Amino acid sequence: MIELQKKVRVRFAPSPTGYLHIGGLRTALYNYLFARKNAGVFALRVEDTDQKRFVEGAVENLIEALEQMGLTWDEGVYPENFKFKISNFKLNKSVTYPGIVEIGELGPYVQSERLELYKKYAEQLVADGKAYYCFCEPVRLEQMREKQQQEKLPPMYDRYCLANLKVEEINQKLQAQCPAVIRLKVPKTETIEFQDLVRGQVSFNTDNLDDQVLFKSDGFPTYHLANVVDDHLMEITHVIRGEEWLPSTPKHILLYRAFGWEIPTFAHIPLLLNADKSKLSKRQGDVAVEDYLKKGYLKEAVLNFVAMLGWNPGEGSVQEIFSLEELIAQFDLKKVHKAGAVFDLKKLDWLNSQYLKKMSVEDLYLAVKPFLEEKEFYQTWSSAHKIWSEAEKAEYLKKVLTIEQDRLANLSQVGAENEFFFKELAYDKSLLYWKEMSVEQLRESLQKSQAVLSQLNEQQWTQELIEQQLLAAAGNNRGELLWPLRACLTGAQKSPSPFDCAWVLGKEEVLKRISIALGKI
RNA sequence: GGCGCUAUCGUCUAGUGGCUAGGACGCCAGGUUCUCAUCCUGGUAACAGGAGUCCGAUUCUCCUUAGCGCUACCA
Repeated sequence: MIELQKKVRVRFAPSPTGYLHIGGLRTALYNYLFARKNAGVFALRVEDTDQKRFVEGAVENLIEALEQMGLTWDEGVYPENFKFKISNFKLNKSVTYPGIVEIGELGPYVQSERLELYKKYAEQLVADGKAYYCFCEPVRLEQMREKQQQEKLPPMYDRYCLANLKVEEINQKLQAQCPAVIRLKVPKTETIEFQDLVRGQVSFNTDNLDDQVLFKSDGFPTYHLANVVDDHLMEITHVIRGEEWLPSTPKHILLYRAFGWEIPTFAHIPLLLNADKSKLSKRQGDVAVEDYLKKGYLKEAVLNFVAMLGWNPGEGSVQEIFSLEELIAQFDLKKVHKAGAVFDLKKLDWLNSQYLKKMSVEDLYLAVKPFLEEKEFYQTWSSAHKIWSEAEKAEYLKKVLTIEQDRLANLSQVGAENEFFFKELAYDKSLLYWKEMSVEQLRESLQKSQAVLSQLNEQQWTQELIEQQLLAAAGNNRGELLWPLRACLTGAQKSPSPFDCAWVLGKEEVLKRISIALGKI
């Protein structure tokens, strides 16, 4: 008999702690790739069970970042005005988060909206003898742990409430509304084994497992309970998450067993690391996806980069550039690495520049504009050119981009090294001299450029003709002609070629800058 | 401390019981060039250590070491 393959369902379930972490992005991406590759469902769930860590706007932020990165999901939470298409499910407004809607049959997809559910399941566990109430106060727990540490014992709950409380006492305390938590009764000396899709067989002994709190005294579940309950109810088949969850997986398996539920397949993906190999953190650079977008990295490059951190198609592949479609086609969880990967910006820069080079000038212009508009030199230029129409300005900027495209590592660099396109730079006349040339030679050189360039009319003002005419005039002494010209056009030690600069600046401006130079010497 | 995971150039990685251990980024050198960048060519650089299995281990096993993660009424 052929066993029917269950439809693949995965989820990305971040906690709204402020922004989308770059490591979270990779987890989301691997889930997305796995779902798309297997024609499965990718759901987005919000794990907001920690009231203390609530951050205003975090959920909205998270979703927006994911959407900006171009990852789409089929179920769960969405921004109210989401742009991509999803299947036709019922749509509910989130009660907790304004501007957020929930779509799907298995919701709500916000954990704080499922509190009754967790309570029910936790109480069921108590009724079945798989979990128990605990009324211990934090102070006692702390003292207990301290003592255990001093005695070099692993800090674990001593089961005081399980051992000493009678049913009547428990009920009495509950009646009196004493703060209570529900703890999982972890069986002793048992070995929990499971097959991890990236790590192979992993095993833990339950003796090292604490009686995990499942339900907190504030009425919220802990991650462990909420995660297991939701993954089951939402019919998740594959749990793809960060390696930091590996040690708590046996607790989750114990929970599935206690409920009598089918255990999903686990895949714990390697951590993203700082240069010093510690878990990627804010302290050592930007970790928010939005930071990279703000710096002018393209989403395609970030996705490509992050995908290759811990995964590679293997089999001798030398491909470095992958579109999202190619990633989907080639992705395989079995090819995911076990060891953590250092997040190295140098390679991101290179990747980004590769993507930048492939863009059309039109697309580049569109992408660059928001960055440019924040630059002071651009604003000044823009207001100094009020008579220019928007189209004329766009035309000029596209010329600048034509020249800069191959020199860019990210979008925010546009114009940064080439402000002379937007204003005359002050420079010392000594910059104009090519090697050991004399004042006379310099004057001659500039006059020659002046003569050559004034001969060209507006129609002839093309990159090709400018270069051709100038080179013809220069003969074998290119430096003598080109260096002074370039220097006076740019006022800079280094820049694109004088041909390119002249072409962008336009005849009028070029002749103006040449005469300014002549006036200086 | 306990438990767990991991280990190929500086970084991302390919790879195999027998190879000159491959690619990419970076770096260095050369070429193109008026400068810088791009681009092209070349170079530098790695199987953590020790046992065992085997005719033969980077590859399989064990130990050591190192790194990291977890060890909360955080996720």
